[in-house]
Amino acid sequence: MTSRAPGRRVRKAPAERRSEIVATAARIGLTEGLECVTLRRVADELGVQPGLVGHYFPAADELVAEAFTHATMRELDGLLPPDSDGPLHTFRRFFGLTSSAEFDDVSKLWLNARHLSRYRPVLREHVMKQELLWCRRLEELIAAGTATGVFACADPWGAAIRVLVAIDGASAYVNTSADRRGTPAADMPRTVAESELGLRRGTLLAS
Amino acid sequence: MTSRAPGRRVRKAPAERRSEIVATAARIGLTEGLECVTLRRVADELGVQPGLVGHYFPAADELVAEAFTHATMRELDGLLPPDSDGPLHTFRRFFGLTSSAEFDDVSKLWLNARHLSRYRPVLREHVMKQELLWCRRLEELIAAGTATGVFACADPWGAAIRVLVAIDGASAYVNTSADRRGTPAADMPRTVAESELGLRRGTLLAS
DNA sequence: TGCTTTATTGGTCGCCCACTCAATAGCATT
DNA sequence: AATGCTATTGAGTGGGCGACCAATAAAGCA
Repeated sequence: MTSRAPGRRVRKAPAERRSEIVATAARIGLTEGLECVTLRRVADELGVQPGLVGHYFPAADELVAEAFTHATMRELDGLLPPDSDGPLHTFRRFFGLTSSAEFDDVSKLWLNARHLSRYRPVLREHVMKQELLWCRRLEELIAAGTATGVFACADPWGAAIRVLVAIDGASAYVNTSADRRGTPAADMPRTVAESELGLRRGTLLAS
Repeated sequence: MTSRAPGRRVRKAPAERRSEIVATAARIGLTEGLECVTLRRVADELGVQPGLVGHYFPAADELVAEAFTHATMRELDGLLPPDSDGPLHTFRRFFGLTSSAEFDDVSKLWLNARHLSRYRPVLREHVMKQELLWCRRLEELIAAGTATGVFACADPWGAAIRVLVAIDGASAYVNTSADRRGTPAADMPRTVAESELGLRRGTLLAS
């Protein structure tokens, strides 16, 4: 990919280089898994020496953690854009996206990160932050819809949690039984949401 | 732990040694994680040379996969014993166990295995088999309860899937937010089950 | 009792990893 | 055009891993 003549140096501003490294690490983590985010692998991708990546991230754990955060923040913004046209439409779009095959990499990333958190404290902190962030964004959406009377929900926070639990549960099978996309498990997140928001069955199906 | 004088050999029947290895690997996988199931680690635990474990498992992947299967089969038998005193009682016991801290290691193991399945085809096959097995056992229980009129469920298979999805979703947080055991997420598996089986709220609470 | 079988040892090899650090060269400043 | 700062190189260390294999000794059999 990004290759240069050996020995050739490209000197960049630290901030730029750093974000370049994080972005690359995030892409690797999302598509190939967080265990592939190594100093060497990222350096290869960028066409630099491993030592350089090590210079910006003296502890590799930090790089993995930032890669995860970078990737999930991007995804969240794509899934629940802050400026949206109405809670109902946003929700439909949300479930359309999360139930499609394009979301598989994101499911894999969360599964990956949640397991890896067992061994990597730094990553664990980042994962917990993102869990909270995703939940809050969902809660806000539910609260907004409830305020305008589109949804009927007495406990937006609890509803957000339960919807996310359903999504996490359904996506737990992404590495083993991803082909069963038509199974009862695939519909569960949406039906849970419809029930939590006081909507008729099928209301949140993509339009 | 299990230590012998260096050089001392204990010769066992192949079948015995093999199952000894699998049992040890399963224990390590359950308590420390499947990535700790290495030829060296298992050999140390048994007080033998790594080469011996390699002799019984020429491919390490096979050992990891068998360790997982061994551990989950044990757990399933403890959770849903074949000879039980009534579907209702069995279900109460099931949720009592799965929502306790003792179940955390099992949650971690499933999370671990599902993620690792991304890279290890042999493990993936074993995980898929166990997913099917757990679901079938749950389905049988639901079907039995429906037959005797204790439960009201039109689709035992779908109900089993949805209950397991709820459990998997709730236990996804085991490595990051395990302390939130009182959260809405913790109750979800049970309430989903009560709803699926046509039971009143709280019916499945441990007695 | 001696012989054969084979379970087990004990080492080697190559691979990939994070981490360290002195030397080097790109860039901005003067 | 010379200088100073520092981003970057390049090589090395040590550790863990799976895989491989000839030599060895324990156990069953003649």
